[in-house]
Parts: sequence; structure tokens; C-alpha cells
Amino acid sequence: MQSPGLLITISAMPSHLDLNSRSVQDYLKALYKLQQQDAPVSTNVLAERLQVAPASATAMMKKLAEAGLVEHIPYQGCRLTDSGRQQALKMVRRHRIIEQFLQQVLHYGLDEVDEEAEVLEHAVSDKLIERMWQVLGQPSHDPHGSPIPDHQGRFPEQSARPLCSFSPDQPLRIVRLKERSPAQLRYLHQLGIEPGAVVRLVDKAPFNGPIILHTPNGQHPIAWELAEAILAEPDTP
Amino acid sequence: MQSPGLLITISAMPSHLDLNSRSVQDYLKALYKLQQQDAPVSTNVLAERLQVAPASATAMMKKLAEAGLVEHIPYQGCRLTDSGRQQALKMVRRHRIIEQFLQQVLHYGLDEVDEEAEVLEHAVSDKLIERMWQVLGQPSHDPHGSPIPDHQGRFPEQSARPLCSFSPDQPLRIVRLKERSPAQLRYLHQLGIEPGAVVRLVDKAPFNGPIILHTPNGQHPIAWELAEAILAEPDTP
DNA sequence: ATTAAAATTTAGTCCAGTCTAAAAATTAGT
DNA sequence: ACTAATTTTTAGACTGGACTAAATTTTAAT
Ligand SMILES: [Mn+2]
Ligand SMILES: [Mn+2]
Ligand SMILES: [Mn+2]
Ligand SMILES: [Mn+2]
Repeated sequence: MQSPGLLITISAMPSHLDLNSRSVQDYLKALYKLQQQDAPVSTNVLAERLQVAPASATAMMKKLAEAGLVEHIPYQGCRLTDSGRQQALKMVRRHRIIEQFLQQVLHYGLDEVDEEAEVLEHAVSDKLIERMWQVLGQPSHDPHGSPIPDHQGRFPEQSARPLCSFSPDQPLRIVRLKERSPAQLRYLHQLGIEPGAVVRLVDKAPFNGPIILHTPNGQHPIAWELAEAILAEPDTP
Repeated sequence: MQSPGLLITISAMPSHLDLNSRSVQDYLKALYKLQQQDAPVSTNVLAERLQVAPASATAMMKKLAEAGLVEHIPYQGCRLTDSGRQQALKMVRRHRIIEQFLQQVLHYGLDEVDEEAEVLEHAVSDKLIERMWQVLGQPSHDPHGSPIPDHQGRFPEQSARPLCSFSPDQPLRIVRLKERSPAQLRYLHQLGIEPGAVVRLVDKAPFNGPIILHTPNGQHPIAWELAEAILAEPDTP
């Protein structure tokens, strides 16, 4: 028995995602940072990073997938498509240029720039970003030493290695502090450890134990885990 | 006949309005600008200014009234309370400091600053605003010559008057260009009319007709209406 | 191989802020 | 003073982005 004459079509089609919303931009950036090699990023890890409920991340992944920005394999996680990575890199560029500007021009500390940039990156125009970059003299790195991708998403050469991978006595120049909390950055600053500083590895305990580092203002033990996030290069040039 | 035992209380109480949303901030700022003397601002005028439907403005007014930021007399319009004006002035300060910063530090043109500031004003922290103000040398005016209110909402002294209120031949210094569109600002710039420029009123047609103005780059007729928005003062000091 | 635990998705709500269409109040025209 | 035009408010709906609780799938442990 067919009810005649009434056809209701529910079209959940368009939903044409606003690429420029703060949320979308932050999800893409987070995905980019969590995505090591080719392993897909777990929805929960993503949710944790962005401080939202797992269900919220899942919902967003469905939208981003529909927009062709991520590939979502249900129950397995997701990875950025080329187009998604492009967007993400654009945000990374913005973030890092803003950080550099805050430090150089407005005298922000290393531990303060990230919070402000996290908001500003969504509000500034392309024009403003490029003006900042010009005024700064076209920098290739942010104040933490992280490289700034160019418009094609290419990074400058990086030859630096983690502190803990060097052998003692060689003079080293700190090049980059990776993704540390403001409190950790303040601690490192106080120890004389920041990009550009010249230091020397004094000793290295076995079995990934702490290392002893000679810095411009003293000699300090550093946990292996932390030393992995401090990138340096030989101070020859 | 009373249905027994079931009492449903619908409490539409809290709805504790987020003071820091972009919308709220823009509504307050718009109200402030539209509010001349003590006449309440019409909902429709407000809606027009913010490019939203009248119904949207009404809805927002109800919330702002509930939050004590405006006084809303239904069908008559609304005016800011002291608390609302305070918020609005804070936004005016932000907007103008940002404009000055964009012009001075990032070499924006007079016609470009407003659009960018309109977005940034909602994204920058108090700290960043004050840093900009310091780096700029604590300016008292924005690039259009509009005064920057201080933290208590007080404005610097203003003795300037509209161009059309002066009598011919006196040398005048342009002090401020009020609320003009980017296109008008470009036009004025091209005529040599911008804050700081020294000009001379050559002639004034009767009945609020156009005025003739001698500027650093020529002699130009200016509509009365436009001349009202150009503030100047005698060029004696 | 079952079962228990953990991760993930679905279903159903909520809230801010907008919209359109209809109703109500105000203002203007005669 | 009445009607007509205009302004303003109400009613109802929608969207983006979040949430909680429940269902489902995957993974880990026996
Ligand atoms: Mn962000
Ligand atoms: Mn950084
Ligand atoms: Mn604004
Ligand atoms: Mn201005």
C-alpha cells in the first residue's frame, strides 16, 4: 500500500562549511601538528588537544571530510588531504609571523606570544600578515626558532638536532624550543636557554638520564625528555 | 478545575550574556556612535548601521537591557547605560589605537585602517592594546584625527570646528576627518586634505553651497555636506 | 574465542546570533 | 479623528559549534 502523491525529500546536502571560521582553522592546524608520518590522527587525541568533547571532534571531522579537507576513516582516525594541509600550513605561517611580530615589535616574552597569536591568527587579513612579515625583514623563523613556511608551504632547511643527541664538550648554539608550555619556557629562559644562546654539553647520564648543560648563566641538569625538545647545532659558523 | 501536583517553572532567567562577543561589542559601539545628545537610538537605524535585520537588533537589545548595558523603551529606541557606555568607550579606544598602529607601524593608508581595525578590535588582548599604545608613544588621536579616550573614558580637549564654519582667508590646519568612507578618504587624500595639512578657505557660496579650498596641491571645490565632516583649527600655533 | 575495557560514533540538546513573515504599535496624511 | 503607511516587536525557524548520554566498534585480556 503506497501513500499517494506526497514525496518528502530530505536533502542534507549543502552545509557549505565556512573555511574561515576559527574552529575550522584550529582543527586543521591541530591535525597538522598531531600528524606524524602517515599514521592517521585519532579523534580522541584531536579532541584532547583542542579541549573539546570527542563527539565534537567527530562531528567536525565529518564536515571537514565532506569539504575535502581531511580523509576520515571511521573508528580509525583521519589525515589531512593536500588541500587541508595547505590550509593548515597557511595558519602555521600566520601564527609564527604573528609571534615574531609580537616579540620583535611589541616586546612580548617567549612565554607570552603563543596565547595572543592563537587568537590573532584568525583575525588578521592576508594583507596584514604580509605587512608584518615585511616590517620584520622577511624572517624565516619565529621566536621559538620554529620555521615559517612560505606561501607554497615550503620550509627553510633545518639541520638542527635535539640537544640530547650530541656528545659532550662541543659548543652548541640553541636553535629551537619545541612546543613547550609558558611555564617551561620561563624556566628555560631563566636557565639561559633560548634560541641563539651558546651552550656546552657537560655530561650525559646513561639510559636516557638527565644531561648537564653549561649555559651563559651557570651549569644546569636537564631532563632527557626536555632535552629532546631543545634543538641545537654545532657552533662552528 | 486545577490539575494537581505538577508545577513546571520555566525560568528564562540567566542567559548570562557574553560581554566579549564580537556582536555585543559591535552593537555597543554602534549605539555609542549613533547616540547624539539624549535622544534614544531607533532600533531600525541601529540595524541598518550593523547590516542586520531589524528583528535581530531588537533581540539583541532585549539581551543588552537584561544585562544592564542599555535601557530599552519598546517602540521608542534605546540608550546606553553608564555601564554600556563604558564598554563602548573601551571599544572605541581599542579601535583607534589599532588604527594608529596600523598606519604608523605597518604603513596602512587612511582609507585602509578602519576595515582591519573593525575585526582586530575584538581579537586583541588588553595587554596588546596597551603595548601598541606605548610603542606609539601614547598617542591621543587616531590617524583620522579622532580622539582616543583614556581608561576612564575621558577624551582629550577638542577645539576644532567644521571647515564650513570658518570665514575665508584665514590659514587653517586640518585636524580631523569624521567617519568618511574609504573612497571619500582617498578622494580627500588626493586633494591634499588630511590631518595636519594647512589649507585656506578661498570662498564660500551662500545658502550652504560648496566652499572653495586652497590646499597644498591646488584649489578645490568641496560640498558643504563634506566640509561639515572636516574639522580644522586656526593655524596660529 | 569470549569477554571486558577503551575508543569512537550516533542521537538528541542547547545556545548565540541571525533570518523571514506576521502582528502590533506608532506616526503621518487627510 | 481615522485611516494608511511606517516602524518595531513577536513568533518561529535555521546554522555552527559545542555538550551529554547511549550505542557501536575496536582493542586488550583472559
Ligand atoms: Mn587559534
Ligand atoms: Mn612558536
Ligand atoms: Mn568590530
Ligand atoms: Mn578612525
